[in-house]
Amino acid sequence: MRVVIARCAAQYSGRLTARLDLATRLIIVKSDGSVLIHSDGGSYKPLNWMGPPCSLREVAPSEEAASGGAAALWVIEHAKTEDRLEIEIHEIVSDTSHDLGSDPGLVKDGVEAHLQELLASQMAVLGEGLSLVRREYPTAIGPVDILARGSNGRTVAVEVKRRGEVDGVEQLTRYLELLDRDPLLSPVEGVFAAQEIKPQARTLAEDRGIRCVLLDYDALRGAETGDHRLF
Amino acid sequence: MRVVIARCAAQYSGRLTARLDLATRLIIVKSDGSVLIHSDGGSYKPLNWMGPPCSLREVAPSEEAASGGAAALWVIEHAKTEDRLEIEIHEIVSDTSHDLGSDPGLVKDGVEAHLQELLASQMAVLGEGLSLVRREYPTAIGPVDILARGSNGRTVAVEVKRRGEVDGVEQLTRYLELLDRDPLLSPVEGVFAAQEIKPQARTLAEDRGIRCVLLDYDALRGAETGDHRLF
DNA sequence: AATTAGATCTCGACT
DNA sequence: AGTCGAGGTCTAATT
Repeated sequence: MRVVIARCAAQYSGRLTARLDLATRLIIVKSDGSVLIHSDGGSYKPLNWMGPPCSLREVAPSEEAASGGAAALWVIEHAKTEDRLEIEIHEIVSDTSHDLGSDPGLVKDGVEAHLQELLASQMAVLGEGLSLVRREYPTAIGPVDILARGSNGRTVAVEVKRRGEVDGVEQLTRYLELLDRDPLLSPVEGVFAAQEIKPQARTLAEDRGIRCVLLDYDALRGAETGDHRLF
Repeated sequence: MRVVIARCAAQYSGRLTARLDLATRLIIVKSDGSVLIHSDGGSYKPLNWMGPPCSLREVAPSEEAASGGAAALWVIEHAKTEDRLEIEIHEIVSDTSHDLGSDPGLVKDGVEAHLQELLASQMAVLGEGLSLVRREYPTAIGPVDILARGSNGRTVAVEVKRRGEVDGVEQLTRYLELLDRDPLLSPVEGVFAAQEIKPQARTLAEDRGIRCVLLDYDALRGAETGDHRLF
């Protein structure tokens, strides 16, 4: 990885054309050739970039650019598309390279799939007397996250989301309409379970007779591992 | 902006929990306090990060961490949410700071809106004898980019895209179906105009009797400004 | 402030 | 390899 601090200007053309006027910025050249241009602010998105696979070559700047103060021109071209990034280097403040080796990568926890797993083994959270029929219950329009049966014999379809928004309610509604046509399942109740439920989504769900369940991920995980300590 | 190369491990908790095992990485601390952890690969998204507003404080590592080789612990907390990022610094390879000053930011050009403007004043590009009815012609399912009338009296609906793909053709098709039901407009012809049209999209469009027009942005802009020089 | 739609989206899973 | 859905989405425009 090459890390450069430089006064530079840049031009991108590809899916759009964009321009960066002269300023001091951080330029990162990764070992796969990809390039990131960062300013000292904003969020994690670079001002401009080129993703792999791509190649970087340094060429002499045009006479016009040189008379404007450019010392070098970096041309980065994507290997498969027409994307092209040109960086006019005016002054290099710092230029270092480091061998980082390979990275073990990010290990995630707490995704929707995990919520689903936890819920499947703690069905009581979704309602008293519920028993699991199966997870990812297949239907013609896609799998229902959790299908359960209540003590009253009724079928219960559960949609699990990290953040519950209206489109999740719409999705569950479509499943309910479909499942309710199956005489072996009908009548089917709906449960919308999420760590966070937007007011609009809650209103829509309740208006359609769908019960909302707010999930506490830490509590679910704590119950799972039997680990109730606070930390 | 502080640029650090360090052997580190990290842990994030917030909307999810995630872990980075020990490896050498690039850590960027921006002047607004935000932090990015990059590996030497992938694209512009960091392995882990914290966006502003947030604060970084360096504390002594726990005894356990220290015995594992940690030299320092950076705790980054978001000012408004519960997001929290902890970086265990094991070995600092490089640590430099630079004052980048403010950045003029990215200037975009060639957006769909601009193409639409240019086309609206150069309707001949879309077909002979066309005259503009209006841009962003409203319908129940969304605005049609350009509505025009041909010399033969027929209505023409134009969908403008930078890159023409199948979903753009589908979108135009829906507009055409809707507009064609209006006796004041029917029959309605479709034109799919884009700087680049994918083969799949072209095939689908032509199969539906939709004419495809490949746009030359530079030519459109040149004609607009009356500036025809090559450069 | 809150909501919506677009993104040079990225990223992973699945077909 | 393409397609689909989710994202710690982010970002800007609009209400």
